[in-house]
Amino acid sequence: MSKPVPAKPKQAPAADPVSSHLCRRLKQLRAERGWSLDALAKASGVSRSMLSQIERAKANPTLAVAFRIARAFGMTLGALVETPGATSAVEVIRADDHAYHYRSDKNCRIRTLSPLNLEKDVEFYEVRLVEGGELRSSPHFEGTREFLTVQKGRVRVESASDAEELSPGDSATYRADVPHAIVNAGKGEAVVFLVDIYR
Amino acid sequence: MSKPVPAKPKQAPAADPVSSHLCRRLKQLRAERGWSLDALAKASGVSRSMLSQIERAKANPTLAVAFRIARAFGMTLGALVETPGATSAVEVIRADDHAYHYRSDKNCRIRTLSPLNLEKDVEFYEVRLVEGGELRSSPHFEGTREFLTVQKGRVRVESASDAEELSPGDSATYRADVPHAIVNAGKGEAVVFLVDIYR
DNA sequence: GAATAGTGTGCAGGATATTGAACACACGAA
DNA sequence: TTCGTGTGTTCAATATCCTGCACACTATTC
Repeated sequence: MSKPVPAKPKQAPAADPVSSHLCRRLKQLRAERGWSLDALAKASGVSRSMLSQIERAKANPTLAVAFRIARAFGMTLGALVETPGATSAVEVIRADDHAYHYRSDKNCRIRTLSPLNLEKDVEFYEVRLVEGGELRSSPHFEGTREFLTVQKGRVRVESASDAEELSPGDSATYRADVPHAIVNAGKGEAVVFLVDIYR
Repeated sequence: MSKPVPAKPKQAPAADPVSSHLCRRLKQLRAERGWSLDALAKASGVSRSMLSQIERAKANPTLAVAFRIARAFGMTLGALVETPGATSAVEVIRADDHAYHYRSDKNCRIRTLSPLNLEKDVEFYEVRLVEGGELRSSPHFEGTREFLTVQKGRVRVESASDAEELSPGDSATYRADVPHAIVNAGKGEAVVFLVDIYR
């Protein structure tokens, strides 16, 4: 009947902090991979129009849609919507990671397997941990991922709040832009191979 | 060309894996704190009705709504929607996982050590060559580089017209966008770890 | 120039997310 | 009993998400 509720101020479509953040993130990710809206649409199952609107903060995507987009980028929903670097705007550069070919203490011996003066976006290490030894790392650059395979011994890998136990032959991949650690959880020396990828 | 497309499948309200998961999570969190729907509604700014529907997987919440709910619980969106165990931040490939045996013949056994569905710009392999075995590769994409370290045995690496002999512990980096090969040049089995970087 | 393919955007429309109010039920206190 | 209060659910109405199509624009090729 009558419309007693005219005071709806013709609300501007969407201006949530979530959406306005997602918009920049989406643009960035898509630009990084050189994907077109159409390519992302096909990869995610979300229509071009929707993606365009999301990138312009004109729409407030559904959880299902956001999830599909995250999947298309090969990441979790949290990784898509949350700002990993915003909280720690301080850039931590571990000078000794780059300057030393060898880094040895009682617990841990690291050997560089890739030339340090080469590309900055990949590093290859061999890490030897004595019994009870561990290697704890501050967060690397945003987007850094670490690939690991266990050669010998039992190792526990920790990234953020997650932890996994690995035996010889097991491999793991995890984010390295958060505090992470590699711990010798078995008896005797442990040997792992490590690959760091910067983006 | 024309596509009739009348078959709109009258999609059932909501049965996404995301929503069905969120429903249990929400119920659990709310029960843990002893909150009523009304309390959560006041704390989050989302209506009771909506919360009820979400808990019964009858609706597909918007990102903004999901975000407000997460805030009410004092957690991030990722922590709300992701299963701590299932969507773990560490991806593990077990030593006995045969799905990741990239290729096996009499001469050469290759095992993938990085998740296949991840970014395509880095791959991590373990290669085992029997005595006299070799792995010859056609040129990869331009700009691809290969990092290698010898774990066991003696190996000859060939890239373009260059060749180098490596012993255990030796490492090498070379272009992989030209014909290249890894040859077991010693006695017994040879084991190397390989990293391919696309640009 | 015309044709083709690619980019991102602007619609109309059906589907649905979201809300406030009405509803049914259980519990305890008058 | 009859309130009063709290629980969670259901309903009508609105806002908006989401899609398919058409549009404008830019290159590139014929």
